[in-house]
Amino acid sequence: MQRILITSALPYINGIKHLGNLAGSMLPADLYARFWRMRGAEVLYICATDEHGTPAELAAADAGQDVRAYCDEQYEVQRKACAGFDLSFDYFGRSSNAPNAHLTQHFADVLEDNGLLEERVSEQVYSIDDKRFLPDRYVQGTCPHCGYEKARGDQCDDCGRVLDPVDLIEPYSTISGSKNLEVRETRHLFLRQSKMQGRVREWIETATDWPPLARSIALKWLDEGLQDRAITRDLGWGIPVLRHGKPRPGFENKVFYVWFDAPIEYIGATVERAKAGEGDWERWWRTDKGATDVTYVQFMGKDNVAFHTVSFPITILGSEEPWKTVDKLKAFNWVTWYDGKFSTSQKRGIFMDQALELVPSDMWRWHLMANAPESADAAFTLEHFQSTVNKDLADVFGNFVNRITRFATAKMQGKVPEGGEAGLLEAKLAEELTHRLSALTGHFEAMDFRKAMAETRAIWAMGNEYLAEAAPWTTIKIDADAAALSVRTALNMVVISAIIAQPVIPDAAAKVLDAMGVPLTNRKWPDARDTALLDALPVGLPFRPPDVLFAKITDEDIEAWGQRFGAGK
RNA sequence: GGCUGGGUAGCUCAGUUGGUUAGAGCGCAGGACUCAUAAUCCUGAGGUCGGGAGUUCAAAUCUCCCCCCCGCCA
Repeated sequence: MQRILITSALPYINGIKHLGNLAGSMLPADLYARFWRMRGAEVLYICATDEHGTPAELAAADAGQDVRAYCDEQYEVQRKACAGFDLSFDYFGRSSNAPNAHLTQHFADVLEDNGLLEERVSEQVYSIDDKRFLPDRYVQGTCPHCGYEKARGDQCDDCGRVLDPVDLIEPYSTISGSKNLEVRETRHLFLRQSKMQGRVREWIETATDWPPLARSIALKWLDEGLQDRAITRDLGWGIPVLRHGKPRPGFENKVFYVWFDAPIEYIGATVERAKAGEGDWERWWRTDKGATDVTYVQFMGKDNVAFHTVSFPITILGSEEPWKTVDKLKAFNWVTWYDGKFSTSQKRGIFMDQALELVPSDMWRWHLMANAPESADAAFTLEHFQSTVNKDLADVFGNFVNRITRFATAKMQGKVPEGGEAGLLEAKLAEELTHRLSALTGHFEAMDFRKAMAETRAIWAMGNEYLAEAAPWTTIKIDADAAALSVRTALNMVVISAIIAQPVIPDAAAKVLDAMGVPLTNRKWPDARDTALLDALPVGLPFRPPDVLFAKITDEDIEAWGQRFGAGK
């Protein structure tokens, strides 16, 4: 049996994610996981919240909460929103849980054993009033180059130049506004990435399944030369820095930096799952414990490619231990919102919890995947959303299910009718179905989501096209067998349409399959070569028309949502 | 400034190794049907493929220059 390990980039804990985040990693990963489960593969889809770092601490302080309590609460909020979107994680973990701490400390130990860690002293800005070191971007001041007064310590937003916080004129803390700052020496652990240069390049050259973009980003990093980076920070919130299980002298008030521990949580979450009694983790992650036949696929936004192709592999490969590394990866661009970006910090756009208040998750899932930001940024507008949902889901798919099930209920006693023999029309339908199913399967395998959705829709449309030609409402008056054949064939098309729709619109698909009396065991991904697909329903099987699957989105809805979410501003 | 990616019908996007009249969905126009959520089905109009130069018998597709947009890096 095929075994597929899937991870999607970890959502950061400070606030619920917007539709762009969803469309760029978690949602496509979910479709991919569902597709492979339907094909009978053993799938493990892992995700988790990324909880460490300064932004989490500050967000907690803003909310007047202890950071742990804040994360507990936000984890629950994100977990619920993901559940609301039917994201079928096999486990949704937390980077602040114990397994990740143990693994992170373990990796640091073995990296040090392998000569890849080094203590170095560096200078950093310390805020006396805040009683803490300030990360570069939390120091602001006047840019020495252009005089812009709100230049951040890492970069000036006005002239774009890269800065060192100590160069700023009249620097102040963005946390408290205090100007009572000084430069202090601090000791940190540095990961000697430069020593891994050759090893990583060698590994990347064997990665033939990556998209060209991912390869070129990774190779560019290597061409420019890997910098050694600090993997610890002067913070209270994070994973304690240990050496062989004991506090490391001089690091009692320091923790591992979030970029080091976050990707390790992919493994950590799998361990959490194992501790919850849901299966072994080593057979997914350790090639010496059975993971050699696992295909590991990662989903992420484009900004995360370098971390997944270079930084994290350095940790993994540098350990010299037999860990599973990524086989395939899929990167996405951004979803834009009325000539700007969706933005968590600026609260621009629609967020996952709000989206679910408006319409069912299936509608968002369909729209976001049918217009996935694959080749370039994709514009999201409410008008476009209304159009794809109403046309594709309500008219093409929903109405097809409705029209034939209602007709069959009225004229054929709500049972799959007997009579008639497949003719030219059915042969033509079967031929096109074979062709389209095979294309659809190929698109899912290739992770071409837009194309997969277009093909899904084309298969839905086939049902309508067939009905228009077969016209059972006409033939029923003169040829009962012909009408029975047409209805039976169309009802089978309903079932096929719903089966292939399961990865993207699981709720609606299940409603249809339930209404049609299709048992769970018969909802697997169809084989394009299966010639019995159009006559699979047993004659005489009773069914009932499902309730209207998709209520249309009205112009008034769009108007109201546009006002609420500031569309066009 | 350097590097990806993108700039194709009114809109959102496909266009494999250069090769017959550049495609799809939406929107628009006309027609058909009346089982259905005024849904569906058929037909049609609509593009000098960002601009310029070049290579070639032939370029949206290759080369060079330029102009925009997103992102990453410095």
